[in-house]
Amino acid sequence: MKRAQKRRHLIETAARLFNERGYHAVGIDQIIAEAGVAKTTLYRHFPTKEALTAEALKLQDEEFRDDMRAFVEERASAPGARILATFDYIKAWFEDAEFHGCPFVSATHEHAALADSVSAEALLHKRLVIAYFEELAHAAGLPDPKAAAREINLLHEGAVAVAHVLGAADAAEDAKSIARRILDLSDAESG
Amino acid sequence: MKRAQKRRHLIETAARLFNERGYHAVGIDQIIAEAGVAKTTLYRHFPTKEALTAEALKLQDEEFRDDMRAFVEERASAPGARILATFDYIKAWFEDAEFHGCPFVSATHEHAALADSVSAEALLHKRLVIAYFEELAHAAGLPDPKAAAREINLLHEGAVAVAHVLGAADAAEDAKSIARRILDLSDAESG
DNA sequence: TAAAAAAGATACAGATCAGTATCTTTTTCG
DNA sequence: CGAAAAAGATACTGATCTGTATCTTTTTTA
Repeated sequence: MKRAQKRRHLIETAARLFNERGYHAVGIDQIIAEAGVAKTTLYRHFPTKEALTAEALKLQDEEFRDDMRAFVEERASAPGARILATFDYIKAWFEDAEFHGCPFVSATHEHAALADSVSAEALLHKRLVIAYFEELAHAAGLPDPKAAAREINLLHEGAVAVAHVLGAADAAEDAKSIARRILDLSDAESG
Repeated sequence: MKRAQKRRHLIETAARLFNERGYHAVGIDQIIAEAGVAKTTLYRHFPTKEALTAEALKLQDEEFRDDMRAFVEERASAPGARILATFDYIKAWFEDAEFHGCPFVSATHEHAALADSVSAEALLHKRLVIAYFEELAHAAGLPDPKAAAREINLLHEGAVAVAHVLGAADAAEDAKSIARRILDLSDAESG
């Protein structure tokens, strides 16, 4: 395994453990044991646990947004339908066995310090997701794309929290149903 | 300070610290130092940290629901207006300096084990809150009170997450605006 | 006031925490 | 092949973790 691969493997292992058990509940020793790597190696790649945590969030940010975009573009071509398809994306996420709520909300909870790199990464992720929604809302010709993006995001966040705490994957459908009613998506698909 | 008071003081102190810094990030030593209590005393009241954590959630569940109910009944008398008033309640919560997101969502994140008492307390809280919304929806004569309660809850959860991660207290107003549009609250106040 | 309960103080156990130091082995790549 | 980089193994530091044990002091209450 090359250096870049080892680094990525460490980030992916850390991300998975953090999501499964929480950030403070997972120790460096558990991460290296699970990744099959020496402690020296981890600390040659990342100066601190916080840095590794921030990298784990950064990777998940990129993957989440890329995956959602690909999913949406594959499923729908009409701009309005694409907005609704974002709810199908999170529904599939909820039904995955690896779903443990939003890693970015979780990270913000556990890293309350105002200026740390972890909360900063979470904040950036949310802004980028909202920017994507705004892009979709603009393409759909909605009168106020910024407001629509905020509303779509609020519905996503609500669905994620409900799915996580109550274990109700159909929260995605509730959110989609609300989105259909509040946004004028007359050209959108029904599904 | 009598025994019952000391017990309550410990629960309140623990709850505050957990909300400020997270459950695993706060140690027993910090709790007793902040509460001004000996370790022996804490462990005479609670067998484990998990038991104390569950008690902290239980107290916050009761306080949250009692406070919301009192706030709503004071602010509005018309059933539809009372539904909208719940969003004013969380808005006031968001603007409080002590707001650090939803303690129950946070607890679920940090206590991923399926059968622990902490996640159970969080789940119970959410069900009780939804039951209250259903009560309001029923009183407002909404056609499907169960569905309406789920939707109100989803909007609440979304607003909380947005307010927490983005620091945007106006998320409550966005959620209220959506609620007004999707629920037929023709007799409700405008504010 | 006297017995009983509660609380305080304090030291401790055994595990785990993040992070470092030292040294050997493996891998990469010119 | 041979030099350089990376990774492994391992022991360590000093702090912190939850929880217990022991003993003294305070408070409650009958």
